[in-house]
Amino acid sequence: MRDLDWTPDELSQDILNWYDRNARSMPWRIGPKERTTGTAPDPYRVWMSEIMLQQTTVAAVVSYFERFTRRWPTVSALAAAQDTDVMGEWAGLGYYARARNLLKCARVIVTEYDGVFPDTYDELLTLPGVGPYTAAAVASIAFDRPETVLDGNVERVMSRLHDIHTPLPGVKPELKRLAGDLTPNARPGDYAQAVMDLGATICTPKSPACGLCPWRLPCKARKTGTAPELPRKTPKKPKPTRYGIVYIAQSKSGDWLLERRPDSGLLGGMLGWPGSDWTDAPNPAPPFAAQWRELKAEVRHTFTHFHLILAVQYAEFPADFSPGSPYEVISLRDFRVSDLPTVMRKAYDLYRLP
DNA sequence: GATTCGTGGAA
DNA sequence: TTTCCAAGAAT
Repeated sequence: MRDLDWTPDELSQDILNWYDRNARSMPWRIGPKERTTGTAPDPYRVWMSEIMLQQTTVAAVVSYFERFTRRWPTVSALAAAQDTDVMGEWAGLGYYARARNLLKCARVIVTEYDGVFPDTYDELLTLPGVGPYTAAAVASIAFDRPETVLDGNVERVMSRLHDIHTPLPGVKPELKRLAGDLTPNARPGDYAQAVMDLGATICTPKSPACGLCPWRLPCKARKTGTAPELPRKTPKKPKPTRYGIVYIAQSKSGDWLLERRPDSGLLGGMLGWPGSDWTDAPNPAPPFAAQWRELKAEVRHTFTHFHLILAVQYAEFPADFSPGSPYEVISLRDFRVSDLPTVMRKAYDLYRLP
């Protein structure tokens, strides 16, 4: 690197040595022994983990990854799954378009690729739910190709290593170029994971542990003392508050009345309670006429771009009441609260545990 | 390029 | 309590 007094080879070697001593164990990773013997991890598991890890912490992903791979051990098994089963298993992890694309992608792999994942960046990039980051991650980690991953960790590490003050997201192409200059031809997958591990454990957003960093000597932001304030980002808009009403109805025999949300948009494809729109002044929309009663407590929930306050109303519905789509009557035996997205589970908890 | 799309943990 | 933000992709 012209600005660093270290060669790319020296830098990548330093962090690979650090990784060999400090790699965290994760269910989708292979052990240190098979790593050095050239054994590659299962592309299906690498792909699954990378989809789940999009904007999601390792701690949140682990149990979901275990459940998914136990229930659907191969891409063929996943491709044959029911849509509603996959959505229910994803419930609580968020960003539900990922689950819809996960299933879509598995079916493309089976029908278009004979059940075998493609091994190039360009082919991976065409798959549903696979963008520039995930294509590079799968190509490097599962197929040993020298592609460059650029996620939030790499952005932070590169902006500090080179002391870049230009704000994101505009500076992304330059960070990608700088990251690419460091990507080695040998063990590119381990290198990618090493930089991300470094960002997650040492080069953290707040109070980075520079004293423990394998790049503490070359790092320019550490010299200047600007590391904790990098990377700079363009300011984000404040979140408005919206309001809504949900209707919880149960028959005498215990059947619940739920609603399957449309495939696109917020919580797309997920099961939930019937309800109003979520606006400044919501329009009441009870699923049937009854003496609806209201809980004293409200649901408070924050999505990516707005706060939500939900009033919870409840009533009994007749056993012979059988509404059509999008409503679904689910028996007490078949109902799993874990199939609901978190905001809907909060409403259930308020109703069920007063 | 700007928006939309979840959730939970940490400071 | 509020803000930040985490191994981003689709539109």
